[in-house]
Amino acid sequence: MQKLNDHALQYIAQYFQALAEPMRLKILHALQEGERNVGELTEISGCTQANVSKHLSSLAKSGLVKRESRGTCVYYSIADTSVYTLCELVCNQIGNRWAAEAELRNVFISNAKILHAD
Amino acid sequence: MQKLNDHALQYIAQYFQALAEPMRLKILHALQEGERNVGELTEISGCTQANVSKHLSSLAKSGLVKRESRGTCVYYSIADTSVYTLCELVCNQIGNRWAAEAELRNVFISNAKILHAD
DNA sequence: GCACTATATGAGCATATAGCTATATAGTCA
DNA sequence: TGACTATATAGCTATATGCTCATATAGTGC
Repeated sequence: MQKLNDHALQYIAQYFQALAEPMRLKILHALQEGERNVGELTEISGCTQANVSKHLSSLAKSGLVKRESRGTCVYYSIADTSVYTLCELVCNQIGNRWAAEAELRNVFISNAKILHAD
Repeated sequence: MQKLNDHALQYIAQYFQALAEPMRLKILHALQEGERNVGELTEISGCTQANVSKHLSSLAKSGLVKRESRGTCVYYSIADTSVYTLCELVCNQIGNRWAAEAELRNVFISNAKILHAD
């Protein structure tokens, strides 16, 4: 592993920033099933068309999605499938953390019972 | 793959948000070689101690680092090694994108030469 | 050209947060 | 206890950005 300099770190941070919005994740999630146009994504996401369009621009700028206009519609599709690997890793990590917390919770609960039994 | 609901997406986004700052990435990068105390991280990162402390708090809150006070020092270490896998994936992705752009650049440059030769 | 639909963009507002300085808290040692 | 060091936090400013509304742009069919 090479030492990462400040410039490189900026690019990496920018990439993560693109994934740091629930609405953008929702869009990417929807695109996992295949390409969608802006109207479809607007309906799926449940927010305004303007907003979806902006998020799509930023995702495209980050190289995560591809843009293809066909007729009067614009279809977006995933350009970088590693996004899903990233999400999977994060989901696992969050799941593990919650499992650990659940165990801890059980310790408290069983202790509460013991105290109550006294 | 299950359908991710809005609540789940929020958690995932929050996780990525923790990685979306160059300074936090720098800290995590430094911790890859082993635990460090706040003073050491302050020196390595080159920013103020207050700032490092805040970033460490947020990383701990996100479950990415562990905190252990020993005497008057507080040592931080990585709690979630999958962070490095994430960064590796992102680095590859950025590298690929740049490689593609470099190819495209070559197309322009070689065309410019041809035009100049005419 | 004109009406219509689909998408993108600009202005403005509200919020989040990174950074700084100053200060508070906590531990150690005399 | 008091001085000293290490870390955390509070208050503040500046900036970034997500959201909405209104509008601009672009393509299609009459």
